[in-house]
Amino acid sequence: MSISRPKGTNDFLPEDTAKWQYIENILRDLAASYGYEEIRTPIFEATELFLRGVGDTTDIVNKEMYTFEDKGKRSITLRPEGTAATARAYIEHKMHGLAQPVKLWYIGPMFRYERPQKGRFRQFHQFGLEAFGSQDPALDSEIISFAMAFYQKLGLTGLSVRLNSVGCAHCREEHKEKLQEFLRPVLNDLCSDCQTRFEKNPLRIFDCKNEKCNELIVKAPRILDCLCDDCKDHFEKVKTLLTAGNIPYHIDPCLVRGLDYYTKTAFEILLEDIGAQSAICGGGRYDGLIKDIGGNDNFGVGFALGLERVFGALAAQNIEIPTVPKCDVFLVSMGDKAKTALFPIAVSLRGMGIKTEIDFGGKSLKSQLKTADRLKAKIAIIMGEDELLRGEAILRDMADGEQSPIKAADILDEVIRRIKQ
RNA sequence: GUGGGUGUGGCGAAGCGGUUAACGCACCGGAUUGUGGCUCCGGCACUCGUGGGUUCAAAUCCCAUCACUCACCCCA
Repeated sequence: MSISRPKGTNDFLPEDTAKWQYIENILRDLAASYGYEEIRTPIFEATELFLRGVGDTTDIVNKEMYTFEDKGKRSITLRPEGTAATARAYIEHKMHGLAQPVKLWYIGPMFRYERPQKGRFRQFHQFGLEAFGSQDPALDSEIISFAMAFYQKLGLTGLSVRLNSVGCAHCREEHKEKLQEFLRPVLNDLCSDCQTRFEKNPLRIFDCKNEKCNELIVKAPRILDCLCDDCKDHFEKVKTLLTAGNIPYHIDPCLVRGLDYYTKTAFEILLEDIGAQSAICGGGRYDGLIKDIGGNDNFGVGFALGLERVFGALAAQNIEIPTVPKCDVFLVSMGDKAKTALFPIAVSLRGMGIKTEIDFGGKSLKSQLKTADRLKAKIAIIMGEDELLRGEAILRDMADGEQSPIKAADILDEVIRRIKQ
């Protein structure tokens, strides 16, 4: 029996990793232009961090964490998301002492034990932005702007920003009570899912797919109507900046996020064509998080995007990622002596960044040229016994098949001249 | 955790009870004793996810199991 990879994980082969690097480079460059710097935190953390950070009522914590005990009897969890760990590092390294806001980005694998489906995996990859230490709504808008700029750079279309404010702890508590009060008389008419949501997270009832629940909830009190003056003002400013920045959005009073730490701004960007998992990124403000995990009373806002879903979106919209040729020059050798003569040339060319390939296995001339063709080599240098004796080689232009003799001593210069031009 | 779909060579895919398991792509070799991309010829599955069962006979029917996949829940 052969062993295969764990369920919900992927091997990324060379044709894939080239594309990942392309996307990662765009993200790095864009993050730099927005003034964010990279942070790298461990892939596993103390379980406690996520219990307190993500929230012990969330699905992530309740049924999706990879948790185990290490040899020192510590409870360890493979990170299911990136915000809690970034906030932990902010506290641990006393970054509140730096000029605020502190703007960070991260990229890497996250782990959630779920049934895999389209756009959802047990090991998946997120890129995220986090800005700590400021309550300025401009940061909320900046983060949404970043996400849209990234997707536009890739050429994706048909994205929609869904925006909401879930208020602060006070607004939320007030709303929850009003909502429960409103729904209590009809509780038995709700679907079984919504009956459990009623206690756990009544906001979620708003986006139940059951028709009856929809009818019952239409006239229910909305979170947006329960915002305090401070939250209301914050939300208005976020919207003003988005409009000023030409970033279209639409308010979705039903938008709720599945992680407990969100306050005020909550947003998602959706793209319908990638399947049921249509949220291509999500984020918002989390002003209570730093304190929840042991820091000072502080502010934060951020978002995370799923790289696998980016690829899904590109595939759905038939957007090709540009590829770079794998080989510039192929050194064709016939016989060990020619190979030995060509080998140092390969070393030199490669040292100068010219992609150079040589024969392995003593294949026929025909077969070597075939390989050169497949690799899309621009030129081939051919050397056999005859050329070797004359101190020459043949330079073949692979595009038009034109050949000319070249002195062995001139090969390096000539190849460099042709490739660099 | 619940439900649906699928499982034939490296990939795509026919066959759906009866002699040696189509075909396409890819790959390897030859036509051209030292020259690619086109063409032609040849090669490439003791075997149909795995284990049982039914039958004179199973890739084809039944059961189990595993894997993949899509959807619910939830999220990136």
